[in-house]
Amino acid sequence: MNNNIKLDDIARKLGISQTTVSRAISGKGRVSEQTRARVLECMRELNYSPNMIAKSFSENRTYNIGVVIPMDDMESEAPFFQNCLMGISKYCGLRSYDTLVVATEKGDVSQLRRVLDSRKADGIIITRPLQDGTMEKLLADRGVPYVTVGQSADMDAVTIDSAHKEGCCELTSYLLMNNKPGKIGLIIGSMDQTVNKSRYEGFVRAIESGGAPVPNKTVFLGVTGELQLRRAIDDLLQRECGCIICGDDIICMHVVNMLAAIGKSIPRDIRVASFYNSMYLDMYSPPITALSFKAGELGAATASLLLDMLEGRDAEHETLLGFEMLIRRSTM
Amino acid sequence: MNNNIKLDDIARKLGISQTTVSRAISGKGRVSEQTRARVLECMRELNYSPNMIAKSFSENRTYNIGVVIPMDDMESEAPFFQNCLMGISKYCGLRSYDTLVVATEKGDVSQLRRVLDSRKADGIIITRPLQDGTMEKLLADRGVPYVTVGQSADMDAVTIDSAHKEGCCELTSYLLMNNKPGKIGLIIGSMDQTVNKSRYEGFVRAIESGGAPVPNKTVFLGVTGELQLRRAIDDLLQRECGCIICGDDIICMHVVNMLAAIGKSIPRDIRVASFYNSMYLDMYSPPITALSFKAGELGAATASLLLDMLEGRDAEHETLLGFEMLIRRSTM
DNA sequence: TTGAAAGCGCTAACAT
DNA sequence: ATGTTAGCGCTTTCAA
Repeated sequence: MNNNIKLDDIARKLGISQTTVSRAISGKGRVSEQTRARVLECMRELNYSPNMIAKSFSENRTYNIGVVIPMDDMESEAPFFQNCLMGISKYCGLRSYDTLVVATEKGDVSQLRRVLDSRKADGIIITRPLQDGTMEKLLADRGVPYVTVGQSADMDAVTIDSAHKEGCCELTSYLLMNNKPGKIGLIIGSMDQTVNKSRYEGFVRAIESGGAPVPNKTVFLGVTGELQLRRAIDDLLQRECGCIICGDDIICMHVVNMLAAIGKSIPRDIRVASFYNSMYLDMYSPPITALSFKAGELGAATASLLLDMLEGRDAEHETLLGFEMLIRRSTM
Repeated sequence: MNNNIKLDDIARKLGISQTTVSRAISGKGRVSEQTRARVLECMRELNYSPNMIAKSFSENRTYNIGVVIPMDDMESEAPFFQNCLMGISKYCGLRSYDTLVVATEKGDVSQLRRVLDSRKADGIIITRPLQDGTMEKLLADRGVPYVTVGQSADMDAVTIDSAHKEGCCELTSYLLMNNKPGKIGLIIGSMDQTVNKSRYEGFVRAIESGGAPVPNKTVFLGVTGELQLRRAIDDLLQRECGCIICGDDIICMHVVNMLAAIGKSIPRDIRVASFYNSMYLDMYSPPITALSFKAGELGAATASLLLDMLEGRDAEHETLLGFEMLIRRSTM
């Protein structure tokens, strides 16, 4: 099929120099229209496609980006990362970049370090920045461009995010306005994740702008694992919450299922909403009110940002993408 | 941090040739113990790590593998691919390979072709082989080693899989033995996917070895989209099935939720089981009986197989991994 | 506008 | 056991 044609083959066939062929194809440097046409013609004919490794070597860049994906218990199956990764990969492909997966367990930087050491990626996307900012430090030290999806501990980091804070604020406000009697409960996962911090901040802002104090008995932060989750829910029920807000889709599914298990009806007995949507939440009966963020588009935008940086354009220090409030029957 | 030390730097510092350094590090060719020690020492001191792009270029291999992941509607959020990919990536990292994502929509080979053209991967994993075998043909034409996760249309393909057929057969048999009155219904997704073929075959084998004819009214193959799914379920309920078997976790979640929506109780009114497990099925009340296959381990095994092939060891033409039957309350 | 030649960092064949 | 050298396919300086 592809007989590994190289520039030199084209040059010989056309009786010109390899340099000219290179220039004709890359568009850098002046080549006569006539020559360029001949080269492009021949290139197609021979089905030439450049050896990217040679190109990489010569240019000292790889046309790869690395994407750090968390691989921890509960989060590892979260649809967000998969959708985000697909968005990234698809977009990169369009610009002839490739996407390297850096699967990372619980803050372990060894795989990232390996990729950096091997110089196999031109830039890095961190899909779930952590509070400690270890990865960011590593990247900054090496001078490797990177973007974090969500707030980073590194104030200099280029970040992009869905408008979690704003969304959470708006959804919380909506729920406050339309609540039935009873307090609002909140369950949020690990506070090591910066996204959970944003969510909490949005929640707080809504509560405070309503003039009320932030409830301390019905707000659970840093809830990880089923056991803790179960305890939190029990607690919220005892305190007669009228509504439970879940930090993300996974937590929400647990909540919905646990409520079903003890015979509580949504929304009759209690309302439920989620700060993050996924197809699963729409499948329930009743479907669950949630903030929708389009992980795939976020991924694409992130990749776009990073590639622009790699290609020398300068990037917004902080980008915010919109959200959508999906008010569904679980809160009606 | 890493000042891009190269072999030559070490060689100069030690007053020996670059070749010797290369040999000392790679272990190929003879080097005196003494020299080797000095080299390794110096290497650590300077924090040397090889420029993999240069190495790739020289050796004409990339130490990358490509992983083709489907990006279609319903499947795109299936936890299987995410878990499988993480398993692959983790294992590859251990052997200093990297994992390139090839996100692919509905049988579109353009991204795969791009990766092959650019010569950026030494081998390919197809995580969801399709009936038409287009990708396999492309790979075979190019002479690029590949492994498919599940049966391939290409009879020569090296394949690895969880024992879907066996598992589905066993689970079906179990359900037949322990069924309450009423027929067994089956809902399976797109028959373009070879894994769904395997599932159906397992089901058929179980039915036939029970001496019964395969039901034709209560078996739905090629069910895609919510509408079709809803119709299938309605139909199964009208025919008074005692049990619904779902081809995978996503279908199953739809089924469970739809049953809840119309007030059917599991398992009292109807039993439900799934040919594929995911954490979500365990969260329901009652938890859903399912076959468990450990996508992460499958991914790791797949990567292991492919890397062995790339390194010249010859591979089993077909590998089968075990399964586990998780009998849960949905069928008790 | 075009070409010759050097160089990117590594491996490997060949020589010593 | 160690060194010399060519070469991988491309980009890029320098010259013409």
